[in-house]
Amino acid sequence: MKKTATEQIFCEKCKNSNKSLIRFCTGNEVSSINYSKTCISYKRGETLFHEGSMPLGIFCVSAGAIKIVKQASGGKEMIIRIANAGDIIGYRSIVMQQRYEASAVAAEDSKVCLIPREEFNKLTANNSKFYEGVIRLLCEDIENSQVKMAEIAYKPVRGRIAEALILLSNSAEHKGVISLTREDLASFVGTVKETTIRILSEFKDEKLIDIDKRNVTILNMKGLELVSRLYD
Amino acid sequence: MKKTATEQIFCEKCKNSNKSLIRFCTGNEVSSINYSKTCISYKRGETLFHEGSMPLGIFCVSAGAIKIVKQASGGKEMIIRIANAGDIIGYRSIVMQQRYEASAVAAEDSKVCLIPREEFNKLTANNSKFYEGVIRLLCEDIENSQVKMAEIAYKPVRGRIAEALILLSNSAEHKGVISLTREDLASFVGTVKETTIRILSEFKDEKLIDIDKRNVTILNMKGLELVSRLYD
DNA sequence: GAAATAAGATGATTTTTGTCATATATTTGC
DNA sequence: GCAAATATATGACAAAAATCATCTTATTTC
Repeated sequence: MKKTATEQIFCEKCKNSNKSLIRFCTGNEVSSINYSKTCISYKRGETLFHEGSMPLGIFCVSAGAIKIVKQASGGKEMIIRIANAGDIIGYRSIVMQQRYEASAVAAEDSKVCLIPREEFNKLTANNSKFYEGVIRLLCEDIENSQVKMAEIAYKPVRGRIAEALILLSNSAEHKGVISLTREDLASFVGTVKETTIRILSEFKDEKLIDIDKRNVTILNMKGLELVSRLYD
Repeated sequence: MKKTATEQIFCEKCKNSNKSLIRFCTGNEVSSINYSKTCISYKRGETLFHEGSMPLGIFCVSAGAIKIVKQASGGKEMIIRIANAGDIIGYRSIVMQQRYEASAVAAEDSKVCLIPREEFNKLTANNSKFYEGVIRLLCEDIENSQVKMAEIAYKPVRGRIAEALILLSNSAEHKGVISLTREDLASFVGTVKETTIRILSEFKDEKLIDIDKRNVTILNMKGLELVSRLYD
């Protein structure tokens, strides 16, 4: 899928720069990134890259939500993580000089900047703070996926969905409004869409959340946290 | 639990050195490691370190098997990975300068070398090949735990146990003989011991494995691989 | 080597979750 | 704005896996 570039977003004007790796870059480095990067818009469902392909660079999410997806058993797919504004994607493959181990797909309409591999490598090679930041992200990924692994193994779906809603509402574009597909939410917590729909209905009946079309809003955060921790 | 040192094992004489990070070290560096490290024996069930404590250094497994364990919901525990001879443990916490996020417990009687934090930091700071090796390990950990996460979510227990047996037999001390507790095997694949025992009995009936006391030997590797992939 | 403890095995049962079918609502593309 | 495609919702049912109970067999420990 060939995508065309949209209007350029300048890193120094991007409101996510202070929380992304860009915060470690000097003015010159930011200029160089601006010069070399490409800004792309993706509609929901469009693919940034496929599992198994060679990485062209790293993607920095400017707006929207990108799901990182792995093919799993029985034709199902697992959403490893969801990247929001300020998050970067694909650094593991660049660091390891390997093919992507997962695919990236827009879970909402999104804007993303693609920083070429060489530019990224220059940064990690010359800017040790930046490099440390990358390594820190790798370590966080380990921790996150190990926690998630343990929870999928031993925490009931109900608790996992409660937890996912809390997590997603924090990083949501419009604070507190989760607009993931039920199927995506299911893949994110490691279950199927029917189960997810049922549990969301329960939560609605229990006045923990409100559902308006696709959008889920948390009404009772404390209550959801309780559900999430019920099984700990 | 205070442990006393056992006889020193010299890295250059350790048959695992060629596959561990030690292979990146110069002669001088190896000497320095030998000088600063402590070799410790652990009986099955003894703890190397606890989740939440500050790391003293990294552990290099010389013999045996160490399980990396995370506390999970419902009082259960999840075995994140099992480290065998040549594997190192605890590098993530050192790199991140953070408390351990998991505990390490001997799954068999084991011999382990503890390399002090400062020694390890010296190596990562001065030896870029070594540092790259550490980062490579971090990346492998990410990939492994993401694959495992997806499998726990969507692959049936039967397939996961088949897969675990294959994996464990490859890295086993005595090639092909798996001597994990049923409960540990359960924690490793994210299920409970009864289910594990039942499935192992099935595998025995199907002549895929042989069971002698605690020890499991694979009789039909192709058959097990088939079971493991049945659900893909 | 006997007693105590831990691990393994197995049946009966319940719970959780997934599957299949089908109806309704919502979004998208023309 | 309407038809087609997607997504949501829900019931009935099946399957997978967990729980609980009990018993046997190993393994430690004194």
